[in-house]
Amino acid sequence: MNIRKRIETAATDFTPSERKLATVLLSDYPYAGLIKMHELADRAEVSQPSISRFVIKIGLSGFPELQKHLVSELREGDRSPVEIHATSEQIKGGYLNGFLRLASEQMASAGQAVTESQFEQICDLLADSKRAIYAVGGRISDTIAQHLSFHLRQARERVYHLPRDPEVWPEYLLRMKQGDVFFLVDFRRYQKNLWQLAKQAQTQKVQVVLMTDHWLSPATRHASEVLVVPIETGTIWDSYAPALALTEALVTRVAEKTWPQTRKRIEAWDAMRDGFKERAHEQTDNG
Amino acid sequence: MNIRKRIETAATDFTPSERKLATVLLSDYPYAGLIKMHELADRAEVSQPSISRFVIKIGLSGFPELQKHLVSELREGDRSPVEIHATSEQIKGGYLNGFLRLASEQMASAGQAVTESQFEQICDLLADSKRAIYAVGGRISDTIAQHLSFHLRQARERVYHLPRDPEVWPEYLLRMKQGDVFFLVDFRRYQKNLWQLAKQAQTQKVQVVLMTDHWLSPATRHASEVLVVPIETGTIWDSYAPALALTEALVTRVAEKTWPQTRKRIEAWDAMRDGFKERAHEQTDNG
DNA sequence: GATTGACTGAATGAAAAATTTCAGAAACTA
DNA sequence: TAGTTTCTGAAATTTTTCATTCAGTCAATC
Repeated sequence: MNIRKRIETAATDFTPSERKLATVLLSDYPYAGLIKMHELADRAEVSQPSISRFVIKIGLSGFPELQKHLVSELREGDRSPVEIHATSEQIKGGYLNGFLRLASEQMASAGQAVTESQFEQICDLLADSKRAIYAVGGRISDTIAQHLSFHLRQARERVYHLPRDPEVWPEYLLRMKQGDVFFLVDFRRYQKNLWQLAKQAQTQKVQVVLMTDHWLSPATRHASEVLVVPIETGTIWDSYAPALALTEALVTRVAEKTWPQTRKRIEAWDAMRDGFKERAHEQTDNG
Repeated sequence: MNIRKRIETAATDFTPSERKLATVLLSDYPYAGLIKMHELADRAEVSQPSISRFVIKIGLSGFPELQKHLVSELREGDRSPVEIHATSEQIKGGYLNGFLRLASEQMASAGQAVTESQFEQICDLLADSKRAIYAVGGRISDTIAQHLSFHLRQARERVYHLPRDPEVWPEYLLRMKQGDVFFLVDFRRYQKNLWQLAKQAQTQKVQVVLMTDHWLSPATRHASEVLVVPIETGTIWDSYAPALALTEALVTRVAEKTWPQTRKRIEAWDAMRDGFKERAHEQTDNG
């Protein structure tokens, strides 16, 4: 039995400091365990005795034995953690790993419904500094749109995120000019007000980019580009992880395309934020 | 300079026993060097003093330092394949598919640092209707926390999402009672104000559940449960997709655990929303 | 065949690492 | 609230690991 499994098995009756240890060990497995005991103690913020007790609890004779095991796992497992994960052992591993495996497979297929050229085209739209970008999403999917706005804003100017409240939407509509981009995220249990928004934008000759699921939001008919992502998991709720990944692919590509400007912009941005921070008594805001 | 190179460089003036040592070390590099000195002495059929002399000859201060170097080489060597992988993968199959594939693999391994029992324990906490839930995240990662709040709110009462503005946080802190749950998401470029929040919550005997990356947010020390997820992609920006997937796993599990109540709650919720919708002229809000 | 110089490892000493003890602190229970 | 149990880390102890000394061996040279 490998160390990870031993920890997993014993985890049910860990004390708080043992849980801290497990967290640290697993967070950088197996390297976190290959340091001196006192260093590990510092890192996990527990005492050395707690480590000793921990290793005995997971069925080893002592700390040196733990390291021995970890090294031999390393040597044998020249395979990557992913492969290990994919092979037999983990397949019938609890709820969490089952869920993640499903989500992961689904995500791998998220690129199926989007062609590379379409992807590139959308990136070009988003990277084009002559166009303003407006973004919004549905009740839950707005988090995806927010993610887009956030990162895009680091790469370029004139990125506007529409607030939740539809009352103020007209204000934004009035500002949209021909050639601007309206990025809309709408997954099932589609919102009528969103497609009305798309419709209006389209009549103003705004480029509407829609991210939706394979049942297709009604806004589809008002979109010039449609990104279809799989969201069904077979569980109670859908998974937006593939949608988020696609969004990240977009913003990362845009940032890479425009790297010189993006870099400068981020630096300037950070400098200003640091300025605010000082004035506001160390109220930082990252993450 | 790595160890192998050091050995090669110094090789010209090795004594016979040093050559033996070099042979053994390089024949099973770097693992051969990760055993106790006396074992290595046996394996190479030299004495321990010869090892000491050897280590100094290649420019290190002592045997422990040799091992330290070897471990850090291992760890770095393990990291870079991901990036190499990324670039080589991108070449064939295009940018989008390369990105998604990477994100997908990373996601599959997202469960590696979280034990199933820990996962269950956190689900139990979140499902416990006696405890109120407070959630918040960092500048960008708050979208993850929002996702949690949104879904959790469908399954249970008393889910509160802290607003972005720290000005009003004290209001929430005052409301937190012993046994309540504070769910915090904090990824790198950690925010000081978040861990201060965690600290205060902990002193009020609130259960602090922290989701962070493997560098561990400073809030770790104030958390009773820490969920570590991989976020590094080797690109300009990190990917939060694994974090989102883990979050979805949590909320899905909670909904399943409490399905009868959740079902009723969603139905009642929908009914009320429909009511609003009619009054507000078809202004629906799903997604 | 004696002498020198370079190399080696047994033994020893020093340092560091790991474990155990124990008492105080915290969390539970009645 | 008192009593009990569980958990934790400071300090002491033990064990292990590593470095050094130094005498012996061997090969080369005179």
